[in-house]
Amino acid sequence: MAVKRQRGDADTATKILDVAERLVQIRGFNGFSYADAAADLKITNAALHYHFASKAELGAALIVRYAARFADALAAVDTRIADAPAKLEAYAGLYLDVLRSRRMCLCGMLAAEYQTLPKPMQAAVVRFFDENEAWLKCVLEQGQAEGTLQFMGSVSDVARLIVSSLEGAMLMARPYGDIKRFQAAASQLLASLARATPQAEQMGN
Amino acid sequence: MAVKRQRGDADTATKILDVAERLVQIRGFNGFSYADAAADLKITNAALHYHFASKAELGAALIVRYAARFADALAAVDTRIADAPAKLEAYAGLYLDVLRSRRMCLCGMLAAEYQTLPKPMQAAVVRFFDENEAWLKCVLEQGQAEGTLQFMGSVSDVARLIVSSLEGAMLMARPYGDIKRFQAAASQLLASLARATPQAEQMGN
DNA sequence: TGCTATCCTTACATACTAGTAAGTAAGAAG
DNA sequence: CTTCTTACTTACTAGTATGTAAGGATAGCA
Repeated sequence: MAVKRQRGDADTATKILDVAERLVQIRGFNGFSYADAAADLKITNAALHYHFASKAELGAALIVRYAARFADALAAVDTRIADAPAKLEAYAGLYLDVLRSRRMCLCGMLAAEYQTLPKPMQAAVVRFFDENEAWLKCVLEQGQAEGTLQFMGSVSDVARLIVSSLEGAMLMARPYGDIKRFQAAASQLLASLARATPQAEQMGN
Repeated sequence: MAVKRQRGDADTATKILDVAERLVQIRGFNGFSYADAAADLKITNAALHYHFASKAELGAALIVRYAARFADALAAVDTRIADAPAKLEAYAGLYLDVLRSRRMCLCGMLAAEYQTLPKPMQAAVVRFFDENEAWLKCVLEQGQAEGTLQFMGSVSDVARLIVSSLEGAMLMARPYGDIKRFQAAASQLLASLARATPQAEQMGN
């Protein structure tokens, strides 16, 4: 209840997670060190170890927090938006927000480095994607029932295609430093699912 | 003309590139060291430096060779296959071959690590993707002219969506150790472009 | 005032990183 | 038969990685 921690106000552990998260999203888990994060926070290397005993532990905490925040955002989308196609747009919007801060999706980055990650981190990364897929499956089923979404493959396959394509679009947008690349890919992808006017959208000869 | 190099037959430099390529595709550029590659080849660390003065130089050589091999494969597709949709399938097949050897696309991996790469490697990665995009644009224009492919956005945007989605599908398939995830994504993506029988493919209500 | 817990520092240990310096065995070239 | 070149090795350096041990500062509380 009472206010604690007058030293570094916002809770050092939280600030460590914030800095480490940014570093991993930009440079990768193998591309950052305790020293980088410590220098950024102007504390010592050893202080990091006080809060997170090992890099593996810090990494796991990073994914847990990221996944929880993402789950909250998805729950907020469900509350705020009823329409299935609009939910998918909001989903892509979450990715866009990450990209706007010049970062890669934390778990997309970790997916690339997957083979070098400690086991608990590997498991947490897969869990993140499973949760995304589960949420998308609900939206796709809803859209199919409402008739606002149309697609050929199974709900599972389409959900996976959405995650894959958005992660891939983020991956590609960053070397080009071009958010429009992501936006173009996302809008094409969503357009191929949301078929409000099946006749009007095809411009082919 | 005459046979050279009786010491290590297949040319040590080539063998170094082979090993380093595999390591980067599996563990990333920041996830492997000279020592890893040297141990694998049973030569010393210093022998690597004899052939490739710096890690940056080795990395750049890796991309150049990978891009050249990819370009050759694309030229072979052009020679072997006339039909635009079949060309796209062959294109996805190249990705599938990489994934089958439990590797990520070299440049897809490097795209994730992009911010930490030396400048010459960054430039080479972007060049690789530009070449892919250029080849895909040709195929898409051909398919559009022939009427074998149909799509909404610009040829450029669709080419980029294909690269993004396939790279993303590779990225996601590896944590799950599941090639079928890639195959499902690729076939959905290509099906949405190849509209031979516009009526028959929609199963929606 | 002294006890205790929290949060941190200094100082260090150990291992690995890329990279270098110097020297050598063996074949090619003159 | 000498000289040069190729392809290494051994031995090393400076710097960085993660991680640890011990102790100090500060705050709240009895």
